[in-house]
Amino acid sequence: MTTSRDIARIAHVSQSTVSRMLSGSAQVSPKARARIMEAIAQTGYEPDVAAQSLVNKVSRTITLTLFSDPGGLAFPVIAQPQGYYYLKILASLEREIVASGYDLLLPSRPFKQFSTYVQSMKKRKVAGVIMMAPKPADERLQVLLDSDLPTVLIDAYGKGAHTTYVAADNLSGCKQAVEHLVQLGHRRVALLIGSLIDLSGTERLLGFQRALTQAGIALDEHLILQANWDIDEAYRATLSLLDERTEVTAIIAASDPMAIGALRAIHERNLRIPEDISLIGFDDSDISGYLPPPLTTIRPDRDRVGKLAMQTLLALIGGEQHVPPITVPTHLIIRESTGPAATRRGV
Amino acid sequence: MTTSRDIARIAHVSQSTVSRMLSGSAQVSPKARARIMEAIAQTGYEPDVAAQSLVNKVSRTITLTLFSDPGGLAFPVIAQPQGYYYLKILASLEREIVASGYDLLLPSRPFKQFSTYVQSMKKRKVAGVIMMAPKPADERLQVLLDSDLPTVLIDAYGKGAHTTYVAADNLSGCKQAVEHLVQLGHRRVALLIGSLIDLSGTERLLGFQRALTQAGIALDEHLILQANWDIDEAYRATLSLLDERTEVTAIIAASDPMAIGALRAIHERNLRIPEDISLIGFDDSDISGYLPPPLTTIRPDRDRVGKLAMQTLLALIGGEQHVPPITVPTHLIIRESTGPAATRRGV
DNA sequence: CTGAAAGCGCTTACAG
DNA sequence: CTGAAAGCGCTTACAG
Repeated sequence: MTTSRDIARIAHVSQSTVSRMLSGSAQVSPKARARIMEAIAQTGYEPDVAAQSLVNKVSRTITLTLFSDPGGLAFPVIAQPQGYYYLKILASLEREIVASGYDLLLPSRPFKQFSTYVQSMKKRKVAGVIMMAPKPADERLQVLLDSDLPTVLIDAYGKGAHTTYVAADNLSGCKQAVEHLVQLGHRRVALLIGSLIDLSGTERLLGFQRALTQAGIALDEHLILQANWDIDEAYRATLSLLDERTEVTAIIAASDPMAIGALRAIHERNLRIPEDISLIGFDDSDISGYLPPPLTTIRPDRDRVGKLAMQTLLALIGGEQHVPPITVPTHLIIRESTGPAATRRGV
Repeated sequence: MTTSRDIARIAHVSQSTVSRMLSGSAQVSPKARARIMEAIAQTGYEPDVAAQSLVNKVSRTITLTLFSDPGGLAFPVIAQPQGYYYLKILASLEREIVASGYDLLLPSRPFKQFSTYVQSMKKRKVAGVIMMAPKPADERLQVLLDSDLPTVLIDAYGKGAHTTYVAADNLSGCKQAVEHLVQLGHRRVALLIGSLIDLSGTERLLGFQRALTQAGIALDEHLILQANWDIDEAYRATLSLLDERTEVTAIIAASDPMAIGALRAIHERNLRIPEDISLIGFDDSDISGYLPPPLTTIRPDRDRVGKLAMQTLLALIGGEQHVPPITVPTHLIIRESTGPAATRRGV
C-alpha cells in the first residue's frame, strides 16, 4: 500500500514536504505541490490514520455515548420505540460528522468502573464525545464533565470548560400542546409522562403545568400518569384513566410511542378520536402521521439538534472554551387526533 | 499517559516481555507475569490502539455498510420506518462486537468512486465489514466480494473466499403467512410488496406464490402491489385495492411499516379488522403488538441474525475460508388482526 | 521553501 | 524465558 514515502519518491521531494502540503501547515512551492498532487492522483494515496493518530495524539474520530444502556451500547437503546426519537438526531449527526471528515466510533469498553471510560476514550484518541440524554443522576456524567475531553450533551444539561449542550425546547413544546387543547375548549387534560428522572420528562411536565396554570385550570395530580416512556405502560395507564376519570376529554402523551399505547386503549374502549377523546403525541415520529387517526404531535427540530451538536463540538475541539448551550425550538403539528372538547362522556 | 515502557520499568522487565504477556504470544515466567499484572493494576494501563494498528496492520475494528444510502451513511437509513427492521439486528450485532472486544466504526468516506471504498477501509485497518442488505444490482458489492477484506452480508447473497452471508428465511416466512390465512378460509389474498430489486422483497414474493400455488389458488397479478417498503405508498395502494377488488379478504404486507399504511387505509374505508379484512405484517416490530388491533406478523429471529453475523465474521477474520452461509428461521406471531374469511364484501 | 533526523507506542524476529 | 534493536507510517522541530 502506498505510503507518504512513496509519494515523496515519485514527486522527487522529501516526506516532510508531502506531509506539510497535506496538512497545510506550511508553504510549499507550486512546482513541488503540482508533482505531489500528481503522485497522489496516480497512486490513490490515502494517509494512514493509525500513524497519524500516533504522532498527533488525536484522531479524527467522534464517539457516541448513550448512558441509558448499562453497558454503554448504542443500538440496544435506539432499537426500542423509546429510542426511535434519537434516530433522526443521529442521522443528522452522522451526516455532519462525515461531512466534517470525522469517523464515528462506537467503542467497546469494559463494563467495570466508569472512571476508566474517559481514559479509554483518550487512549483511543477520540477528538470528542457526543452524549445522548444521560440521566442527571448518573455519577458517570460528572467524570466526563471534569475531564478535558470535548463533550456535547444532547437533551441534558451540563456545562464545563470543555462541555456544553444542545437541547430541544421540551418545555415550550408541551406548552404548545396544552394551549392547542385549551383553544379547542378542553379543560380536563391528562398527561402521560415518561420518567421523572430525565430532563426531557421533567421539562415536558413543567410545560404542561405552566400552560394549564396560565389558562386558569387547576392542576389535578390524578391526571398525571407515569408510563416510563413505554408503549405497554402507557396502554395500561390510559385504560384505567378512561375507566376512572370519565371527565377527561384530552390526553397528551409525552412521546409518540406512549401515544400509540394510549391510542390502542382508546380504541379498545370504543371511544372515537377526536370526537370523544383528543390525543397529542410528542416527537413527530415517521409513523405518527399514519396512525388511525393521524396523530397531532409536537415536533422538535431534530435535524437542527444533530447538526448543531456537531458544530458545537467542532468549536470545542478547536479549543474554544465555555461554548454557550443551544436550545432548539419545537413545532405543533396538527393532524386529525385533536378536535373540539366533547361534552362529558357518560353524563 | 502510561505506556508499555512505563509498565516494563515498574515491573523490572523489558517492553518485549510486557508485550508478549499481553498478547499471549509467548511464555512468560510466573514471577514476571505477577509483577507486570501488578504494575498494570496500579497504573490502569491500557495499550495504545493506534500504535498497535500501526505495527499489526490491522485494528480491532468492525465497520458497517448500508449500501441503500447513496452516501454510505448508516443512520439516515435506519432512521426511517423502512429501516427499523435493521435496528434489532444492529443491537444484537453491537452486543456481540463489543463482547468480542472490537470497536464498531462508521467511517466517513469520499462519495467519489466506490473502488476507493475497500482501500479506505484497508487504510483504516478494519478487521472486517458487515454489509446490510445491499441491492444485488449494486456494482460496488462486487468490489468488496473480490477483495480479501473479511465480509459478512446480512439479508443478501454473495459468497467468496472471504465473504459469506446470514439471511432470514424470508421465503418460508411469507409462506407461513399465506398458510395461516388459507387455514382461516381465505382465498383472495393480496400482497403488498416492497421493492423487487432486493433479496428480501423477491423472496417474500416467491414464498407468497409458492404457498398460494400449493393451496391450489390461482395467482392474480392484480393482487400483488408494489409499495417500495413505504408507509405512504402502502396506504395509497391499499386504498385503491379496497375500492377496486372487493373480493379480497386478506392482505399480507411484506413489512410492518407497510402494514401500518394498510391499516390506516382499512380504517378509513370503515372496514373492520379482522371481521372484514385480515391483515398480516412482516418484521414483528415493537409497535406491531400495539396497533389497533394488534398485528399478526412474521418474526425473523433478528437477535440470531446479528449474533451469527459477528460469529461468522470472526471465523473469516480468523482466516477460515469459504465459511458456509446461514439461514435463520422466521416465526408466525398470531395476534388479533387475522380471523376467519368473511363472506364477500358488498355481495 | 526544503530535507535529515528523531520520535510517537507498540511488536517481532534475532540472539542469547 | 528474556532483552536490545529495528521498524510500522507519519509529523515536527531543527538547520539550512
